[in-house]
Amino acid sequence: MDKKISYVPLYEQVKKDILRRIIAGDWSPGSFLPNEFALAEQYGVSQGTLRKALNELTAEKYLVRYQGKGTAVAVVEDDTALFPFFFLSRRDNKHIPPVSQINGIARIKASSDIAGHLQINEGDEVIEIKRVRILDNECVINEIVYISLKVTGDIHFEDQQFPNTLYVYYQHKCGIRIHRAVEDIEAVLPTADDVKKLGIVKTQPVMKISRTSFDVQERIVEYRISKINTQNFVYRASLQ
Amino acid sequence: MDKKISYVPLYEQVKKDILRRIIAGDWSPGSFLPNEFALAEQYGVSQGTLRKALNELTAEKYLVRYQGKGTAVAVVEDDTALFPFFFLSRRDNKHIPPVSQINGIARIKASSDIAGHLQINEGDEVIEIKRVRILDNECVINEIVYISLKVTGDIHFEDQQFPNTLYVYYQHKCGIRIHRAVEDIEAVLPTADDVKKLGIVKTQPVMKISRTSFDVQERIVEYRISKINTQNFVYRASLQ
DNA sequence: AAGTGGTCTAGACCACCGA
DNA sequence: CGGTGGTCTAGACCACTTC
Repeated sequence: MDKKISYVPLYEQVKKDILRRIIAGDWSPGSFLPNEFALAEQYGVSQGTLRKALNELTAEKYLVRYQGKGTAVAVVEDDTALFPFFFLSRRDNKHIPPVSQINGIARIKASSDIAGHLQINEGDEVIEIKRVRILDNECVINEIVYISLKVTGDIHFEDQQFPNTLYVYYQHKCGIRIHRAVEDIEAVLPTADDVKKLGIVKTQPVMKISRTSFDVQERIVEYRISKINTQNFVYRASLQ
Repeated sequence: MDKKISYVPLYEQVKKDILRRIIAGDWSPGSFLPNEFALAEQYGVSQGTLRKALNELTAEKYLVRYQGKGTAVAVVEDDTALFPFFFLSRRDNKHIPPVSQINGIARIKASSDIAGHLQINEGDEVIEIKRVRILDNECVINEIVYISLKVTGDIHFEDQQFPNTLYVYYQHKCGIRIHRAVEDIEAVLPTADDVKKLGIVKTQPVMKISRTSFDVQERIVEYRISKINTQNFVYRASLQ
């Protein structure tokens, strides 16, 4: 029954199976895998072949390896850790982590627009979070986040312990790790709400970023729209 | 004379030397390196060690490997090839390559602002190119590019044979390969020139992207400012 | 068929971590 | 100190390209 028509290297097969076990939760985020020799024996391959599989999973951010300690399933630290080449920067280049201020959390039924972005059915329940993000004592981002309860399972936020970084929350409370995202960036005029929250005049352009976030299973976890006042900050991308 | 205090793996040393030779032009873009065994013998290491060096340089876009053929120095195909996760996209997701229309090429002395961005002295000569880029029969980008003659050497563009993609031109005519870039993105009101070139009303916000491009030697080759009409297109970034 | 890069092995030794 | 990942080797064989 050899399938010689399309050859798949051993390390690819091993990699795929280890990824399957990570996604299935056989090893939870932060926990350590068996060592290289033990895993190699499990799969019946040499240490070198297993090593190649682990190194590729490490490059893809699924694993973290520590010399002398072992190999662990990667843990998300904050929203920006995933996207190290992309962040808000002050014109003077100082980088300040944002602070959130919640303006409202509600459980609503998805409009057709939101349902389309989250790829769920119209009327399905979602969490809607409205917040502003403050950098250097200035309201810079007016944001609205829609979370797909279909993916996260039931969520009940307590106001006093609301997480500053949602991605960390998903991981710890829902076992969901955001793995990739797509952003659409454009320049628009602010809405009345943007004008109020960001403290700008209504003719001041703002940057609108629509971000769709996917977990390791390629499910859409959240959709967020951020309006950014770029008078004192720029969105900086390092490309290579 | 062993320097045991800071251990440097063999493959790192080999990699660094091969990179030095690529940058020095020992092998020009598109030409093939000696095969793995020949190079391994040159450096006095095993094929596996040399292989690791070549694979890392391939991951960093310096080399391209073809099974059965050999290993070649990477060639830039177009401006966007470097940045596969970042491009203008129509709202209907169709992706159309842009066409350029030149509005002026001049050799000028750098203002203090331009000199600062190119990290040259005020008054140094630069090429200034004004152009608009057309997607799907619509003027979408109004752009001005400053090229550092100090880095590229002398350049004389012939209007009828102006290159559509500047990055390819740098490589073929100046032997300079753009390796990374930094973009600062913000939302602004259009200038009078933007209004005219993009055919928009003066209250329509535009995206302003300021991009600084570096070659493999970390020299700043060009600085460009692009104003984008995002009414029908969005700037899309895929993050992972 | 010859030559290239791609995979895989078995084994040795090194650098790092923590008890 | 033992255990982990990191490096390095020598050699075998496979898959792809070109002639």
